[in-house]
Amino acid sequence: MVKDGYHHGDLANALIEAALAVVESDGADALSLRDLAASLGVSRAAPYRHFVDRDALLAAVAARGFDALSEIYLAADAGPGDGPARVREAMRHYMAFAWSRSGLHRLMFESELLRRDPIPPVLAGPYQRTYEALWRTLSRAYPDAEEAWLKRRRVTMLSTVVGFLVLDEAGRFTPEWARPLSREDLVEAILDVATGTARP
Amino acid sequence: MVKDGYHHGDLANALIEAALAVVESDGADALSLRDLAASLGVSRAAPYRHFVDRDALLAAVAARGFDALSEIYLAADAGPGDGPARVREAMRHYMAFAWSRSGLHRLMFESELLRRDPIPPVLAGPYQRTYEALWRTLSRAYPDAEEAWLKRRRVTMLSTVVGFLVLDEAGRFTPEWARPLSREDLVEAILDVATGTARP
DNA sequence: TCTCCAATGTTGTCGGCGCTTACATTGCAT
DNA sequence: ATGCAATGTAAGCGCCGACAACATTGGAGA
Repeated sequence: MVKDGYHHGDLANALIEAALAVVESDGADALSLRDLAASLGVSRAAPYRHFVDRDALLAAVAARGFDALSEIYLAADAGPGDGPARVREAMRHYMAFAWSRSGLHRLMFESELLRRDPIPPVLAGPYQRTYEALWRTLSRAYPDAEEAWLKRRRVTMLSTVVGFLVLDEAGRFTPEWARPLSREDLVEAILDVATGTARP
Repeated sequence: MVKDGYHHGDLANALIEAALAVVESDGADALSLRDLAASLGVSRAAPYRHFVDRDALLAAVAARGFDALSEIYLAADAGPGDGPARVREAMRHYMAFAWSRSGLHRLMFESELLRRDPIPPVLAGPYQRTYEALWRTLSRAYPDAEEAWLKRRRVTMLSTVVGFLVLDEAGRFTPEWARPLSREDLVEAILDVATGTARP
């Protein structure tokens, strides 16, 4: 398969990667299939040969996001330290991921994609792998814990971190709002609460 | 001021309220100024006499949301029980608000409106009142606490609750994901963590 | 090697949208 | 009574997602 002037060669992947760049820099709302096609040098109808509609392309982009996140979790799981330290490290890396690719993170966590019934097939696998990786790290960190305790921890941990990221991305944590706490203070406080090591 | 067939009479308010209904039922993305104008029986250019653009109308809608939320916080502050119990009650009512008006909640917390610099003036007042009400409840509940401790608690508390709501609204907490925990178990676990009464 | 088909890309078109400009109507202050 | 500012209308621009009809190509099977 080679670009021959008429057929692009690998338009599907090129579309996903170009869309990924747009989503990361300007957010999913800013994605225009027409602009995308133009930037890749194809006609505006070409994308529809590979994605039934705009949302299908966004779902594929979100899938790449979950791929990246699952690798982050896997890397944290292989890192040094005892179990609880690795959980904390996983959350720290997750926050770094969300900050460095905030448009993508918003697409993954705030879009309607995951609310669909059924969940878009391209998303199901990466999504499941992501949470299996996190679940493994968590359950190994607390091998003696009951399942209910672990599940509770998983929900509260993710809620705390995601909430912090959402509020932060929404511009909520200005310096004057937090003073006298620094940004690092906030991050550590969040990690303390998320991982259950909060000081009262 | 009366509807005379040509002039509407109170188009600005009518637009906000109609938009509020759309946002609550179908989300902010579904709002079309043209549809809105048609449903109110005015021309499609009429809304622009009252709101410079679509975002300005959404900002006004979000402002109504913060008005409603600040009243909820005020009511919780006047409720029975000791301070910490009132904080917990405030968070419980906040969650009920977000669930019953989820489209509005998403607009308030996930839109770009608050990230603007400067924050839209119509939003500034209601937003500030909302967090002043919550801050009062919180600081009265722990009168001996240092400011840094209270600020930390405010950030972690809101993060946990907002994160739970965002993930829930994104369809993340399916029964099989949470099993064996019930929905009420999740809510109580979130309130425990948010208010700092988590059991390990 | 030739042929035909499925995959892929193009052009043309439609309806909907946000927004702007130029014009019409009305109430109110002077 | 009048003139102006506020408010509403009509028409149109450019952009968008999406669809239909047509064009091009590589490769499988004769």
